[in-house]
Amino acid sequence: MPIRTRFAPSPTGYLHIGGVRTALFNWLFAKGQGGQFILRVDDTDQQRNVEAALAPILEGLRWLGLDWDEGPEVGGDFGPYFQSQRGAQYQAAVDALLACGAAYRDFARPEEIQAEREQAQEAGQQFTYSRKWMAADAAAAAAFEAAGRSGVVRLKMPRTGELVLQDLVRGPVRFAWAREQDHVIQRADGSCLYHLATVVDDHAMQISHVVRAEEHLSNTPRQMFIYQQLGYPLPQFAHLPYVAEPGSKHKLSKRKLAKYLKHRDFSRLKRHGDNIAARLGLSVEAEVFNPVIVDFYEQVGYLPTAVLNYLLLLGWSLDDATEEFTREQMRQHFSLDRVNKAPASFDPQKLLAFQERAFQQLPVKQKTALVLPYLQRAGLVCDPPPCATAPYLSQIVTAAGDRLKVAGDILDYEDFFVPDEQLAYDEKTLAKRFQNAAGAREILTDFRQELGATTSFDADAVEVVLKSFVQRQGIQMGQIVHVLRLALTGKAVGFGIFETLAILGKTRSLARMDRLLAQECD
RNA sequence: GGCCCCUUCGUCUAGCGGUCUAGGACUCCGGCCUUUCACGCCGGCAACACGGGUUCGAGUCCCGUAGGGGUCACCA
Repeated sequence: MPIRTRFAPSPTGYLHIGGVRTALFNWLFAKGQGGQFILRVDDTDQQRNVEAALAPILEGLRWLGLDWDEGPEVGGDFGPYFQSQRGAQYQAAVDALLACGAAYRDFARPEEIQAEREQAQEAGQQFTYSRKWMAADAAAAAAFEAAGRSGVVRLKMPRTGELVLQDLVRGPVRFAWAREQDHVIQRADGSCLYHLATVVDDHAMQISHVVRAEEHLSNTPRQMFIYQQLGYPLPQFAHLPYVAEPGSKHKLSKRKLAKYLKHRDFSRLKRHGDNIAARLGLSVEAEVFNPVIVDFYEQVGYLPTAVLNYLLLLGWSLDDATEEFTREQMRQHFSLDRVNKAPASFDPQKLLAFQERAFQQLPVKQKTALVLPYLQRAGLVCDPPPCATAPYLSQIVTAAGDRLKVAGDILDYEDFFVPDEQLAYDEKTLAKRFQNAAGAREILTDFRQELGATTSFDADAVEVVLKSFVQRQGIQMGQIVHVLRLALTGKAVGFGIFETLAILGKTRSLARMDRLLAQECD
């Protein structure tokens, strides 16, 4: 039998990082064995706007390269892939369940059920529905309806015995049937609920392995009951531990961003992103720009493989040493039996470490291509870029070296793209290295003269000039380097000073030095 | 609270009875390199939740305890 897995998000408007991990494991498991990965939209409860709420999810998966063999936009032989369009199949399943006595029509009002529940709780007992409003046959149903009641369909769960679920991650898990409730599978208006829909669809789509988050573990018995009663063969189940918050074991949640920001590493991650977003004019609000949402990483300029590589190791490992995986290696080595049982905390620092390593390994040409859109979106480079941009940018990327950790980091070097007369100075640096630095003005003035007479202006040449200048003046390197960097970039930190001069070229370097020298000193 | 799951350095993890004075990675702390920053290099701190068994021998098996988490919907 072919391996078929699925990822079945409900259209919530964003792709949660934990959801990505679930999708990744499903994708790897199927692809590693030549199987298929199916994307299905669980929108039984969603009303309007499914398309808008689904778009970010599809985009996120595409960005990560988690392509689906069947599902929205690609079709397939087992569609439709939206639960909202599969009502007829659910109805047929409800009818079958009703016919075989595995389900019944129930006419209790919600408050009546609630009352029973509270009563049980007060008595310190487990709640088990009395089935008082269960319609035993059509006549009984008609009588309830005549009394103005409307009916739902409930599962008629067994009340004795035990069930053993053979979970691929957890091993055997035992449940007592008596603990299970008569869950509603169809509402009075005919719409069906998740537990029924997911079983019907997983069967119809021939899903062989249901790989999903641990929060579904306790749902599994009632789903297995439906499988059994409908005569469907059982798929294999694998319940993954969820992705936990940084520094705790709670489930990572988009809503708790404020809390996470108290965590040092997490707030660093967010600030790093915010700096980039701010320069792009993007909103940094939690609803749309949130490290719990995968879109955050795309916006900031992470590499999909780095994100995937990090997520792969969150709850799974190959051995005691291997950390770096190409996409192909992931597919080759992934296995469900090496998935951990305990939840794993999301660690922003480690994610960044994977990103750094991956980005470092990229050739300059590729980095340049990744970085360019950021400059364009920030309005620093035209679109399409002028011919001179490519070699210029390539010089900058080379000089930046490992300082570029994500593509958006290029915006730290925007000073190379602003007109000389608009260069902004960092205030503290201006005061420290120029206004309050004894002799700085004179040294810079002298060096400006020297540089003005230089013909060759590559990094090696200016290095020779500067070093001989320092020697002849009898000064320290530090006395010229800092004020010079301030003049050229407006900042205290940046590339090597020789590269900086070479990149800017003679004309612009001199112009920038003149501009600083024209500043008032007080 | 009931049910279910989980428990090795701060974090991710290796470990499937002796090779564990517990290994790797990230972070952190020192140091080196150096014109700043970043990178890089060298070194360091740091863990088997606890208590009972089983066994010649337990991080590894069993049972308890504690702690953590998930779930208890006409959400998915």
